[in-house]
Amino acid sequence: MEKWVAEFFLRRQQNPRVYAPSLLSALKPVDSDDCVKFKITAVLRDISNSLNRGTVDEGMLDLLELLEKLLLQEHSVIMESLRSAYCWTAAECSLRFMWPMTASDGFFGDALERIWKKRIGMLKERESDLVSRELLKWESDLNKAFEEPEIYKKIRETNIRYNAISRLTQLLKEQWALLGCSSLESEARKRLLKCKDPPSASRQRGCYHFGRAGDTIDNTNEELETGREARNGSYRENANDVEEVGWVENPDRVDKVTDQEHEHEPSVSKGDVTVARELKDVLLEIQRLTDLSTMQEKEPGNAMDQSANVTPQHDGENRTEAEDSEGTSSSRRVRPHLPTPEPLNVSPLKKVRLERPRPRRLMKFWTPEEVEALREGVKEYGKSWKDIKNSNPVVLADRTEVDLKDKWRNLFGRQ
DNA sequence: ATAGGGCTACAG
DNA sequence: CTGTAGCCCTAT
Repeated sequence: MEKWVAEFFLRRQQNPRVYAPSLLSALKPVDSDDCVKFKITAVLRDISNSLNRGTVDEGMLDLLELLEKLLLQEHSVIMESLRSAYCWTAAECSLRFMWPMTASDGFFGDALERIWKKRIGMLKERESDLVSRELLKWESDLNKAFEEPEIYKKIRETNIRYNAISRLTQLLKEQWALLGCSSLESEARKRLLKCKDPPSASRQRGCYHFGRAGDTIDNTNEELETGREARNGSYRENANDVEEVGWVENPDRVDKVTDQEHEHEPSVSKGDVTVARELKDVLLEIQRLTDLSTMQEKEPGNAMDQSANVTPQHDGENRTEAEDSEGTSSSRRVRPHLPTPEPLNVSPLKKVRLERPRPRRLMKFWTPEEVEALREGVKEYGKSWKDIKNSNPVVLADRTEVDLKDKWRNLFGRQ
């Protein structure tokens, strides 16, 4: 149970203060297969924390490698997003040591040795899936940079950090989505579904992906209330959906569920209803407490109300609806009331027109090397200019994606 | 993100 | 002057 609660917290986006490694070691004795998903959750939370702090360092590489191992234990495929994130994180870690103008100062050489020779060398040894073509390309580019000041300078000016961060963000998004909702939530849902046949619309809402625990709890709540005037039917089908989504830990409970399924009997046991209700209450309590604590952390007063009260000078007719809706549905979920935007007295279109156009970039003719890189890129990726640039960011450092497109057009006519 | 029209600096 | 490579803007 404590693991469930821990997992529930780890998946909440609003609770970034958890330190996953210590949590993992505290729960070490429990080391069944079920534990893998929990560990993945913890690692994802750590990656997320690190990203929130803006740190993309070698610790991040450790986490990504750990994530790969866990995914392998779980027999999942290693997705492109993980490889790409690893690759750009490794590049960013090397870039951190390129702050001197030249490669000669030792930091960069050390970084190459530590990250690419040792760390990635070990990945190669165990034939890890993290070793991608993209990664090998970076390895050769960085090694070249160590020898040639020109390439060093170009890489130094590339915005690798942005790429790394966006890839890590994408990775997190995918992985959270894969995990689905937490055990606590799916267990609660399963029990509720056993009580009632939910309205058909709930099929789409069967699984709530990453994070928004608030919504999940609210909806769980609604189903308890609305589903009370019962309806019989395809409960089995829905129960199966949930089975796939959640990961189940307690063997006793699993048995109970499957037993009942075999009986094809949507009967409601009284015990289950009370357990479901208790579970709901506990979830709501946790929700309330965490919301309170996060609110207090942010601002002592209620920021929403204040901003709603600050009305623009030319007030006049509008804005009575805010109070109306407040009065009629006091029992519903409280939503923030944002003030209606103040009309601009200057059209934004005009403003753009008046702004000084930024100066044209200096014209620079394409070098044969760049053209060759473009040709290779098109051969490999087709007309995905973005991928082409990413595949050879060093040679194509001075060219935007649009430039690539334009050059290709110049090479083969405008049609 | 990409395609396509249009502009501008430059070579001849 | 004209043609074109490179660059910019905007619609999709």
